[in-house]
Amino acid sequence: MNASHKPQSKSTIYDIAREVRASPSTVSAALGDNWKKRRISEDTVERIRAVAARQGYTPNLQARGLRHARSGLVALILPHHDNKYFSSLSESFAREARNRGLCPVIVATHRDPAEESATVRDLLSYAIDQLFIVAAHDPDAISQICHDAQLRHVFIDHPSRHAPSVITDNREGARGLSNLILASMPLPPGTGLAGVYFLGGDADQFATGDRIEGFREAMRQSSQPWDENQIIPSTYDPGKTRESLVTLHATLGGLPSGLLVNSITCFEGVLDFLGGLPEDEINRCVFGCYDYDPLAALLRFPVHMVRQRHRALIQTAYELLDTPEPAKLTVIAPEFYPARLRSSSLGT
Amino acid sequence: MNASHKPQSKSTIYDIAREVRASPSTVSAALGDNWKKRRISEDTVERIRAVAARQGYTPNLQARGLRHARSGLVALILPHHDNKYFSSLSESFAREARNRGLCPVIVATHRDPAEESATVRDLLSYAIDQLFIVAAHDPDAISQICHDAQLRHVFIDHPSRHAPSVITDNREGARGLSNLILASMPLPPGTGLAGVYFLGGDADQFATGDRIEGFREAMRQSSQPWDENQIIPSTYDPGKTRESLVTLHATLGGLPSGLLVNSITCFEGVLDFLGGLPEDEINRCVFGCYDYDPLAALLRFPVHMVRQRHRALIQTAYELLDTPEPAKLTVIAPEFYPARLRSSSLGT
DNA sequence: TTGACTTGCACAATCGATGGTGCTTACATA
DNA sequence: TATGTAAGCACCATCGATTGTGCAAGTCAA
Repeated sequence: MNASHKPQSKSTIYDIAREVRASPSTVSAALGDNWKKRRISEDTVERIRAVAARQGYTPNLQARGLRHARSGLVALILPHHDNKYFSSLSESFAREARNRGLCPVIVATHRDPAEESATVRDLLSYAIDQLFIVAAHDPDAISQICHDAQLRHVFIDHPSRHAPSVITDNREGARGLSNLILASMPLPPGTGLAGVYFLGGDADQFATGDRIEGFREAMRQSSQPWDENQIIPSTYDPGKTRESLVTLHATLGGLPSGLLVNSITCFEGVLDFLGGLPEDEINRCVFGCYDYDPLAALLRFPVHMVRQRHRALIQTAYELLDTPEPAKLTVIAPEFYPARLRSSSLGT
Repeated sequence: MNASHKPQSKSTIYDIAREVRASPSTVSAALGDNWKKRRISEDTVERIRAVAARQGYTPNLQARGLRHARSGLVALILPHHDNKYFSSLSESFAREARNRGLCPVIVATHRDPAEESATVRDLLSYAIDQLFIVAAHDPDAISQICHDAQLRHVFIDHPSRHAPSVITDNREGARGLSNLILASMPLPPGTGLAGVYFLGGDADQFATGDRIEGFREAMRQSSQPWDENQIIPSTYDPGKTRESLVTLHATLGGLPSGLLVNSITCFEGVLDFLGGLPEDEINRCVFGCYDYDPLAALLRFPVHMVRQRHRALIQTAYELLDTPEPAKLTVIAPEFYPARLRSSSLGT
């Protein structure tokens, strides 16, 4: 790159046109790939391209977007960035966007419904081409906005009846996770301190609802005594989750025999509390975490995990947008990561 | 929102103008906040705003951006999304952007220099207003591009001589972390299996260079014997890091007495290998990780950590852009998270 | 009644890229 | 020479919002 030219703000097709003594439309055509149809001579095309390269020309995508009513932007709306599951979704989303020559815009809305719909409107204003919404609060409202603006969109985690959606099979995920917990509880049924508990998440939220359902099924099928009070959806906040666990611990006089923690975020709160407990007490409880984190696989105590296939979710979402099938719901099975049990790594 | 109107693509000031029987320029002024200067009557303003609200009008930001040569977009370029440190930066970056009424665009370039500069050009084409670059490969080249386009930008983690930059005090961070490791090594100096090792990261990269320097200082000041071969920057890839550790383990016939793992990403690779080792062997090695992850605080073995203050880094970066001081370098001290030692949580 | 202002708005140009519609040449054919 | 036809390009409107400027109607004082 010859970087020693004048610091003119940014070169346009008009600058190039002036230098080559051609019209802006000719320049535009020459830089695109339809110059044959416009019968621009190959010679002219090459002169124009040379000058464009020398000037370091890049098209003004706002102008192009204005003309085409498109922008080349695809957006992903999700609750948070700093969460392993969501950031994995981001990573996959961005990779695929760039494969398709699109520019990914990822916005976190902090589980705030107002921020969520404001963001949708904002993104609409930028004329984004496609919208992916993860764990929407009110999918139908968003669908309405998008339909009015004729914006192609797809939901992940929380489906909409009015648009294509992809979700993990949360019910099966939670059921399988619950069964993993039940299967590795050291004490015979009924002997445990206080059964298995479901902790964390937002009961109003779609995914959590399904997971609770899966938990219920597993509990019903097990020989464990249980009741609805063992379900404690304390929100997704680590602090709140910690408090719930503190309360539970005080009430029971110890940890329950099993604990299914809904989301890695809540799990952080749980860990924080566990840090203050004696090792042997922790070891009497079997843990499960909905969502996967590689670090969790080597904690001081075994943790069963479920991993949502972020890659598959994103791929499927893109494909649903490619083929204009309306309002189709795709369900993707999660993967299970049973804990390496303590005994197996004590080796010999 | 009255959602039952015709699905016209998107309302513009022209649509509003037609309905209110006013000119587009009047509508534009009325919707902005300079209608007083343009002497639009308050009555007219209110009529226009009412209609705008009813039509669900949102401004076309591409058109506005085209006119203003600005877009309202601020961009953050970083290596990856799915890394606790980077995603925390994202989170802080996005929050502050929205506080300022800007739309955050976050792009991962996977530590690929070509993708990095291509992305910068891409973003330039979208007329972004400000650019934040994390862990740039070639900051000076990026600065050049940005200067030519008169784009305000700031570097994080890897400074540029030609633009404002914010970094963590990596040398001190690594020195302190090394000292934490040295201080908690159970065996007297020289008795350990093979001293303390530095593993992971990219030696060509600025942050890693500084961290290695800090490691060297700590080692020199300690009574531990050591040499340069104890520094093994294997890249940031978990797989590669694992391989390096496998080799080291084979060469030494066991783990070293101390291991400073450079980045949480590499730490994943280390964990994967450790998972197959007997517990007592792991316990003979003291671990440190550059970067913090809440989960790492409760692993089966103690891990000292250093946390970069992502919030402060981002805040400072924004402030550096606010006040046009050129090429100022700000250094921010990291926080130390010494491991809760094993004994302390065995409690009584 | 007339000039001097003010009020309240409309007109038109502009940002950069694009694509439809011409308008010149050159060359060929009758 | 007149006519046809292609090649090679220029001109102009357009996307939607913004802003400098102009212009009519109303108000006021002399």
